Amino acid sequence: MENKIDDINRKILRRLQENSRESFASIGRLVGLTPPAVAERVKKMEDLGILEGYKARVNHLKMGYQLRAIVTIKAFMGKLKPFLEKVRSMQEVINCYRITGNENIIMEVVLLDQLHLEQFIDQLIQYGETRTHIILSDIISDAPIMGNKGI
Amino acid sequence: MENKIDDINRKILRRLQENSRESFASIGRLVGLTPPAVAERVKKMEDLGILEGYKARVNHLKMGYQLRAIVTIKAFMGKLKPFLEKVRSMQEVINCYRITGNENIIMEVVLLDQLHLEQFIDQLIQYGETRTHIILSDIISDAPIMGNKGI
DNA sequence: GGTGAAAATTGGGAATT
DNA sequence: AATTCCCAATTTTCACC
Repeated sequence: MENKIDDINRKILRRLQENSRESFASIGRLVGLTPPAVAERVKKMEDLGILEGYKARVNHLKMGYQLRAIVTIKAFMGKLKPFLEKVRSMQEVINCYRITGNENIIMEVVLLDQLHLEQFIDQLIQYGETRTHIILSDIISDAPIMGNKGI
Repeated sequence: MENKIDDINRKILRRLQENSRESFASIGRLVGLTPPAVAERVKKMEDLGILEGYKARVNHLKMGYQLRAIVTIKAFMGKLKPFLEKVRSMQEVINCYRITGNENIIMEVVLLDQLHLEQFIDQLIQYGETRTHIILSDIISDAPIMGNKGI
């Protein structure tokens, strides 16, 4: 019941991770399948939860966000739960994880400018001790997750 | 020459960030435009670099990766450049940023198991001092970047 | 795998600025 | 004149059986 991921599905997943708007027909040509056959495989991988969604990447600078930052929080006693509720309403937060270690939370945020960053951090001090790292550049962005072999 | 992002484009960007496979026809119905008009706006936003790409999200667990981690590196003198070259070939690394602060690099990695994590970290010790946080859960994943108003 | 429905694309033309 | 949109026709893709 384990591996529905054969070489063909790996190629399909690779293509969709690189360009999720590629048509099933185009993918089919590459893997030697008809469009309906590709569609069926994709549907099955969606149902199995292997494929979780399809997202457009938007440039933060072009949207007016001049800064990105990584912010960690070491939550005060009893303040983690309230933070987890609050953070869902914060539009600046693009990604947020619970993590192990000295800090409890790490998140990636987009900010209009330095003043916005300051205001954002001020919102957080009630929940815990924060640490901020400005993102200088991207080295790797959303690299595709491959199966055990990098086909 | 600045803002090509009116309310209609904001809605288009929102929809594509939520589901990048949504058809132009479907989006058009929502914003009151014909499919070619939507296609034209999307094409223009691609050309302007506002839309950077379309990616499928894949579940790491279903792909056999039992662990995710955040790893930071405080690079040794002269070891940052070699690391930046090396990291591009590391399939475990999904995201990697240059950052300000005590650490130079932060990255998100997927790992098959604990042994794999150990081997991965061992590869890094030659480049700098590492710190590892296991990801326990997702609070927010790839939230859409909105324009200045959250339309 | 094959067939009808839906969507994408292309070209041309009209309206707004 | 430039931009943006619509319309219509062709091609491609999708979805059901």
